Parts: sequence; structure tokens; C-alpha cells
Amino acid sequence: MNAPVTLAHIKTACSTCNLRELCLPVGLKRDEVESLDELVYTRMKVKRGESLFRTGDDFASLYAIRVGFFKTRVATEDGRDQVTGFQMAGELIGIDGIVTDHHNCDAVALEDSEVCVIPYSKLEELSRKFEVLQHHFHKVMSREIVRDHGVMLLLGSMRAEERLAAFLLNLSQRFTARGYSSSDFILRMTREEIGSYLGLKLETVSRAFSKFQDDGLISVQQKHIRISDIAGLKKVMGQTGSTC
Amino acid sequence: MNAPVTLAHIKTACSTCNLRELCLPVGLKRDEVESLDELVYTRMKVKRGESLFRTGDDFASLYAIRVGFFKTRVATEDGRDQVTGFQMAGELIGIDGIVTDHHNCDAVALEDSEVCVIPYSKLEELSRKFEVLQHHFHKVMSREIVRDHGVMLLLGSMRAEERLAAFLLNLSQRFTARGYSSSDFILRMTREEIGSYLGLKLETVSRAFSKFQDDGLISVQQKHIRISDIAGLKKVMGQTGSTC
DNA sequence: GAAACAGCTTGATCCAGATCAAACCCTCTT
DNA sequence: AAGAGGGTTTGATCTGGATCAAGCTGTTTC
Repeated sequence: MNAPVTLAHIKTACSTCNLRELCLPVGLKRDEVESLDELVYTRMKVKRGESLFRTGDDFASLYAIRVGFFKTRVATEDGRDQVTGFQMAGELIGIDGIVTDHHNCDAVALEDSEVCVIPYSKLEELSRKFEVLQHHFHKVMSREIVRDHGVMLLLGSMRAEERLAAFLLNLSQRFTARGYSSSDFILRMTREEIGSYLGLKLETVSRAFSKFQDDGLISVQQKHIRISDIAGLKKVMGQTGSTC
Repeated sequence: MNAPVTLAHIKTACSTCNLRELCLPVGLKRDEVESLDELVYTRMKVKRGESLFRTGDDFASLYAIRVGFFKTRVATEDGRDQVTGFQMAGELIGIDGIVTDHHNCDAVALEDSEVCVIPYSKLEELSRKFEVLQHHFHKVMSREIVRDHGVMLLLGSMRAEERLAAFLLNLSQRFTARGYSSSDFILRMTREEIGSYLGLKLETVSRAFSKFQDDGLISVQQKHIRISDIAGLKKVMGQTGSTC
């Protein structure tokens, strides 16, 4: 007896989304979350390899990832580029566009994905009304800044194996938060993309994977990673390489 | 005939601050800027070498730099640290604290400085009232994210000399925006701090300075830098080092 | 199911920047 | 004005990761 319209509505509402504990609605009260249902009324599918947005595109919306996996990257004029992050379900992308009204990076789907479109002007409007939403949005941006500083620390002062260990531990922890196994997962990105993110060449990434496998920390089968010694990985991350 | 009270008020008000074209009030209308005068009612002096805040401190306020120069840095448990930015007059620091209600980096004055204290809850309150202020604050955070991505690109894919050239050009441009010479300035930070920011050792920074001087791009006298060939520096930044 | 291709691994060699070391230059203190 | 100490420069050597090269593995296409 349910009209398709109703079903469609249920499917696109934040209030019934199974990601609401990870995504924008975190911490909002029932009626506040329901107000988001009017904010988020469009979904978009992005096929693997396609861009959700590119550097220079007009900025109008943020995107909450519903299903799938993305990378963001920035590039120089002379062709070099740098992966600035990997984003998974529940994470928000597009914030880079606010400052100039144009996007300042590319967002590329690493698998077939689906995003919720959040018109930015609407978000500003609603967050003027709902203190909790406002604060949560500020937290999301602040978290991104803190995360970026962590990546700078990694790029500026860690050795190759420490970087890869940090990367794996970070992925593991984010999978856990989404209810997936913390020790057994499929990498959605290539060795080259991992290398770009970590400031290493793909061969170095590959060698570090092999080293970790030889040391019994993980097992690697192409993109399938199984972490067998989390504590060991943490130890790799902590060591400075200095002898004191 | 002016009472001292009035003078004091003039001195602490955003509406009469000579940084209002760089700082929080950018783009605000007259009455909106005046509303900021109620937001910013405390100033603080921070002596050279002292911290404005440290990792772990309770977060309550953002700080707008009125006079002086700061660095922010993050550290690992095992003692390594990384400078994440250098901030000058008109720039906002402390945003890193929003996400966890505790600061996530240290902010250290590199010269005797003065900051305006912006109670964060008050800022949220006012930016619910003033759309323009809200949008401007979002832009500040978005700009910080975009800047951080630029630093990741630098750390992940540039050679030592390219990094230093990018750093000098960035400083030059920010000095210009503040009405100082774009080609003649005093570095407030040590070679070691520059190195930490750029992911290099201090000796490498020093050598790159000497190289630029030998090549006639700049002249260096300790912390006094004079850029004699901006275009040349830009060319250094653009070259990949590859032969194709 | 063969061919083509993209991605991955491993080995050999090279080099940019790190590390070690020493001297130098400022600035501040007494 | 001498001395101390932090910061800087420069030289010599070392090394982690880049680069070059070849073979391997899994997946897609026809």
C-alpha cells in the first residue's frame, strides 16, 4: 500500500539514513535531523574513475558520501599532482570551494559511489537556525584542518615505513568506525595513489608492504590487506630511526 | 577633552582597527563591523618565545593577530615536531581547537606580539545573526584547508629548492598584502623552523639560500632577505627537475 | 581462452638531501 | 671588551628512497 513516493522519501531522508551517526546529523535532536531532510533532497551517483567535481568548477554544494570511496587531489600547472585525502562513507567533501566560490581540488570516485548533495547556501541558512548543526559543521571543518596538520607531520618528518604504517592504522580505525573489520580490508586505491598521498614512489610503497609482510605484521594479496599485528604496526610508527 | 575611556575604546574596536581589511571584518558593512566591537573586547600580549596556547589546553577562544608573528606546530609523543604554519598580523589562529574542545597544536610567538581574543561561543552567536560574518568565518576555515593542501603538495612532491622558493614567494605576497615591501624583509623564524615547515634540515635550507644568492635571485644577510629576481624564483618553483 | 593491458613486485644503481663536523658570525651578558 | 651561546654557513661523507629496468599477476576485451 506504500506509494513509491513515500518509499523514495524514506530512502533520501537523513532521519532514516544508516550513516546518521557518522555524517552531518551527528548529535542532532530528532526534529533537527528532520530539518536536514529538507536540506538534502538530491542524490548523485558517480561511477568509478569519474570526477564529482574538478578544480575550477563553480562551487555550490557540499557532498556527503553515502556509498563508495573517493580521493581528492591538487595539481600544479606543470603536471605534478598530490593526493590530499581518501574519503569514505559519512565524510563530507567540497569544503575547499567555500573560500573562492570555485573548487580548489578534484574529487575522483575510486569505486562506484553515491553522494548526497548539500546545497551550501541552504546549509548556511539552516545552521543560522540550529546552533547544534552550526557547531557540528564547524567541527567538521576544524577536524579537517587538524587531520591536514597530521598529514603535514607525516610528510615532513616520517620515514617511508612509518608513513605506510600510519596510513594503514588510520584506514583500519576508520573502517572500524563504520562497522567493518579493522584488520581485514580491500584497498580501493592503487600503490601509486597511496604513494602520492604519502609523498613516496609506488615502488617504495610496494617494498614497504613486502617488508611488513616479511616481518609478520600484515599479509598482502594485491589490494587485500590483513593486519595480523596492530601493536607491531604502531611500534613501526613510533620509532624515529635514531639510535638514542 | 576626550576622556581616556573613549580613547581606550577606539583602540580596542574592530571598527577602527587598521587591520580591518585583512582580518575578521573583511566585507562587513559598517553596522556589522560595529557589532564585532562587542565580540572582541580583550587584547593579550605574548612575548617572544612564549606560547599563546599549547596542545591539550582547553579551547575557548580564537585569536586574531594584531601585531607580531607566530608559528604553530604539532608534535608526536616521541619528540619529533613539525611547524604547520607561520602566521602574521590579521590572521586567525586557534581553529584547531573547535573539533575536540582542546587545542591540537602549539602557537608560539616568534616576536613580541599582541592578539585580539575572540570568545568562540560569542562568535558562533554573532555569526547566527550576521550572514556576512558567518560566511566570512567559513571562508577563513576553507582557506586554511586549501592552504594546507598546498603545503601537502609542497611536502609531497617538490624538491628542496622549489620548496624554499615557494616559501619566499608566499611570504613576499603576504607582506605585500600588509603594505610592506614585497622584496625586502626580515625573517622572524630560524633556519631550523623554516626547515621544519618545509620538511628539510636546517643545513639544506641554508645551502638553498646560498644557492639562490649565488644565482643572483636574492641576497641574504642572516635574517634579512632581499629578493632581486621574483621571476627567477618563480621559475625555480615551476621546474620539475625531470629532463622532458 | 588468448591477447592486451594495467597494476604490482623485485633487483640494481644512483643521487638529493641527511648526517657529521668544524668554523664563523651575531647578540647578549657581565 | 671579553666571553658565552645560539644561530648560520660550508665541507665531507653517507644513505633512504628515487630511478631505471625487467618480469609477474590479475583482469578486461574480443
